[in-house]
Amino acid sequence: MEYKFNEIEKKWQEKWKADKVYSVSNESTKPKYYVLDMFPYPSGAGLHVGHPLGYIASDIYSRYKRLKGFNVLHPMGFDSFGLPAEQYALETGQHPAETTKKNIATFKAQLDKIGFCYDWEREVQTSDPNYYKWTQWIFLQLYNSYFCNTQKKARPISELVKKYETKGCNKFTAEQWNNFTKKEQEDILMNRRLAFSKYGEVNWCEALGTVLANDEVVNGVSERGGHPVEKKKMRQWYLRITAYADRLLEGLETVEFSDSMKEMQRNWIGKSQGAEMDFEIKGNDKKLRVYTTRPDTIFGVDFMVVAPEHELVASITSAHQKDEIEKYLQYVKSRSERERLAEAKTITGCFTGAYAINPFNGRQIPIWVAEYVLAGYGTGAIMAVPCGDQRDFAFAQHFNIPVTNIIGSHFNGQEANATKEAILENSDFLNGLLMKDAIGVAVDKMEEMRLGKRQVNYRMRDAGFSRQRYWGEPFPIIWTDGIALPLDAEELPLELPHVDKYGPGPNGEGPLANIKEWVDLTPNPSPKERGMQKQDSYGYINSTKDEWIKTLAFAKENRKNLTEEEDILWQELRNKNIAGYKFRRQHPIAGYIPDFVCLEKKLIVEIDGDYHNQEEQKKYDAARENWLAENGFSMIRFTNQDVNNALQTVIKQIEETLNKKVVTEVAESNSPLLGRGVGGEVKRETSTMPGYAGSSWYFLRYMDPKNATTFCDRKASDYWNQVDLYIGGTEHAVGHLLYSRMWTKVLFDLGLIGFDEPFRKLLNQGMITGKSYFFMFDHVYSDKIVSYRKADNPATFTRFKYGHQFVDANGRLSKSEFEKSGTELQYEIRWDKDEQGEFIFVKEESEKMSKSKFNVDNPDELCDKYGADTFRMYEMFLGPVEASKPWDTKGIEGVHRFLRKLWRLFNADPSPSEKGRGAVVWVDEKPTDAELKILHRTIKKIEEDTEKFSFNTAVSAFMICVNDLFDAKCHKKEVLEKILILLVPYAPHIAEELWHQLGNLGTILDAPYPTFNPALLVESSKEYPVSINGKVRTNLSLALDLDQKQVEEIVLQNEIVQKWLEGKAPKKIIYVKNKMINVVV
RNA sequence: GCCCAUGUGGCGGAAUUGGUAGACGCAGCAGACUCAAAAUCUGCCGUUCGCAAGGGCGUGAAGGUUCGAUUCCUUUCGUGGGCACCA
Repeated sequence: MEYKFNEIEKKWQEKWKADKVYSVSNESTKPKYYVLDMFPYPSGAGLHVGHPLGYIASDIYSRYKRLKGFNVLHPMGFDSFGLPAEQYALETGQHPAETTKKNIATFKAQLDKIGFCYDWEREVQTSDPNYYKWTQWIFLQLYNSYFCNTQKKARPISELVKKYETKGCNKFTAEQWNNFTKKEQEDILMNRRLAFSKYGEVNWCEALGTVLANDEVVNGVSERGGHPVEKKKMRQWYLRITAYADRLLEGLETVEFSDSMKEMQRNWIGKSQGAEMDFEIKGNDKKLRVYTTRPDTIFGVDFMVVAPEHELVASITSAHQKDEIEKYLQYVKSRSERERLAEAKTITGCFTGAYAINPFNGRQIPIWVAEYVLAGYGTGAIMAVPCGDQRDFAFAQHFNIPVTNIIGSHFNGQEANATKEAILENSDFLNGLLMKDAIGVAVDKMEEMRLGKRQVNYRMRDAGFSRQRYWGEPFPIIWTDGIALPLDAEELPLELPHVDKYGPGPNGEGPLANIKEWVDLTPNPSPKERGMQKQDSYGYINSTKDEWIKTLAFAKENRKNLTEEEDILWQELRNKNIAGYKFRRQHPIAGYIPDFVCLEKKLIVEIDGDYHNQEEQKKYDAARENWLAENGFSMIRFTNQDVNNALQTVIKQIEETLNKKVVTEVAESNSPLLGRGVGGEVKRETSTMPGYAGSSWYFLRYMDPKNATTFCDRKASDYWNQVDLYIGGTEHAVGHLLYSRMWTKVLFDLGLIGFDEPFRKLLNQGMITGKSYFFMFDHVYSDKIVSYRKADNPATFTRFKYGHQFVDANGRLSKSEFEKSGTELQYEIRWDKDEQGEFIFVKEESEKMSKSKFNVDNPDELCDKYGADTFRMYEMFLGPVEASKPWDTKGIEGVHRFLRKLWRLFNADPSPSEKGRGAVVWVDEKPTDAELKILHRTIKKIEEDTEKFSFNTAVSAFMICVNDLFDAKCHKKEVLEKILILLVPYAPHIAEELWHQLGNLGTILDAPYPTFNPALLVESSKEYPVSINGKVRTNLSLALDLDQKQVEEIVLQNEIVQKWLEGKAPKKIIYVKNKMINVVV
């Protein structure tokens, strides 16, 4: 029989699906194991070969753990909110929900083709309201919590309020607190909330009228259109991740992340011990506060630098320097933070004309403004010590500021020396001290003189949490009189309203700001305007909160199931279309849900279907009408026919009734929201949450994905606990990983989950880079393309789209291939010529795979051509999972040949006469010791390699094993069967197929993993390499139980050793048992 | 610029804790089978000197530690990733 991988893989994938073999239960007697992949953003380009690398690795490990008897959770989902879908919507007008849905379907089909063991029942999508309901809910937990500095953990903000009300704090008394206005109280609380709002800077592009992502800003101008971009202050939401800085550092000790990963996170958090110190400013009352980690260098300060945004800049600038400073500030406004820090070569700055005074020696120190100092870090001002800091030194040189040397010969006048080991000079009371010892002495003195104090600082800043975008989670927040009010949990999800236009809103707000009827919740007229008192009840006819919520849920459901006629009429009534009155559809009034209601005029409009003619219904309708009338509501009824045949008449009738009706008592608020407002304008928050919101907690939802009453049942999170193995790329090292660690800690603090680190072990998969190809012009302003030569100006290159399909491994592009590519060029190509025809060389470069770089390869084609099993093993065979590597399909043949060879251990090749039916060659015989040795060597190697994620060497071990079995002509079931089980994680389809060919009935996916028997591999002797002076000259086979002396004797008798000794006596003979022998002459 | 990773044949890579550098595979070369092709099998395959036996050199570069260094240390160069609104 032939190895027909397409049929086999399809057959087993269908069977496994039908049997629900990947379904995972939260109840099991087996030990649990949780393997998680970083879920993908479903891009329009589909899955490329880079994605599956980590997924295959996690799949192998999951299947391996399952064979080893674990209950394995290995889910998959989609991080489906994000900027690309929105940009695509802007370009094409397709709604992000539509494109996202389509992309996810493509991704899933592609993933399934590779044969992953996901339990799709547990799939999550961050853009699904059933999911983001809980993202919003967790946001509310963050909003309603503060970080208690004594307990070092999150506590409900209500506890803080209680404390303020009863005891006050060091800034105000309880009495003062109680007399604050609501707004004043809320502003104080906002400074403590874990999710809070304040003004922050964004990239503002006036021409596009929108806020841009850093990604969209290139060289200070917008990527689209090249318009100028500048900083603008806007109200933004933030997460107080800085409160968790210390715990995020401590937590690193408890998790298995690579050292480099921990290092990156530590650097990101950037904890530093230093001092804050105040300097008097000459001729000014204000003081300049600087932060420094090196107070020992206080006498080496030659100038001060303040950030351009520093609040003192305006007030200290001298009249003489005013114009200069203003020009400079204008320049800085156009610079991105990255540019400001990165371009160390171009030194910019401006003297303010002001001087600070060094309190220890009275020296006057010029104060400069320079972009390399950032407002957000420390105090936004530094004391510059040119002899000890390279950037300060370069600055001093550039502006001819004289440099004071406080470290004697350690400073050479050419470059700064940041040492702490020098003895201080020119430093007054610090003279003669070792710098690292002087740090403490200097701070003590500052504290003693009340000039400054010790201060711990973090480089990390609070995380910006709002985006002026559409395609993200709406904030469950409404604003009234500058106060943010959270929605009730019962009101979630706050669904993202449908929009038709994705452009920015006014004043840089997000697209949601354009939907007036969604944003504006101002009562019409407002309760305040009507002079109404706040009510304790919900709804506008007295009903309990429970009733209200229940009815609201019903109403919401109803809205999705409008009849055709209801929908026709709604299109006419919505958006204050009729006489300027606002209608609501399926809006609850106490227990009743009328079709349409105008609250302002207490008018209900009903469209009746035929069933309203039934007796029972008539009775009910009458009772309802009565009750509503008692509460001031009048009603007009129409039939479906009215709407279908005489819509205009219907509308006219409604309009007349509205205009005629006088309402004595106006209906109360339409939503429980308004009862909580203080009146006036009430608006929804219009920004949405960033991409990392949904991905900060998704690992919890997989544990209990369908739960409608809580984000994840505590029982489920207690059972699955931490993610045991998390696989993903290093590009998420600081962003996603820090955010999800913080969210986990908050949820833990609030007692909602039982662990405070989400990921026990992290494995970083490398990136698969694609090869991009470039044409080269013969010189910079040329339009003639020539063969690539090394060491030419990169400005002379242009990208050859989809080059990887047409260029050979040496970068050679033949004229015929070029014509095949169908590329149209406005350039002339000067072809070279040899015996094989006309050609040029193009430049080859490996880059991150991306649709825009035309270097993407797609896994489907490879699965079709070679099968999923081959594809899986090939991706693993490319190299270590952690390493980045260039993609090249050339080697896939080798892996495919290996699987076919494995197949031929069971089935002979068909001869032509057999028409595809080769003989079965496996036999049920007892294996020899030699054969068992091959098997057990393989068991040991595969198990070890799989455990340590060395999948590439495991694949090679399989190859060696199959080669050895062929050489040994071993076709024995007992051996082959065990090999198949070892192979299940790597190539599940072929393993299952051959398993059944051997006559087994159940699935191989749960077969018992073979146990390694070390007794079979015991050797009594070893072939030792013998080196003379470290160079191997010969090999000697020696028994393992020899001692040093016996070995020396044998070695010295050896002919070759004697030849190299040339009659001299050896100095020393090194014998490392089981390793090697070295003779030193 | 700063932080992290990384550099081994024509190519992907292997090498236990400092102990035979180049496993396994691709490509290439030579051969077997075949009318032929495919498939399969056998041999060669870092570089250099040599008919051979055998030797020199060789893990980005330069230095160091060691009986012995791809592995540890110092310096340096190249490449990839991240740098707070791509996800």
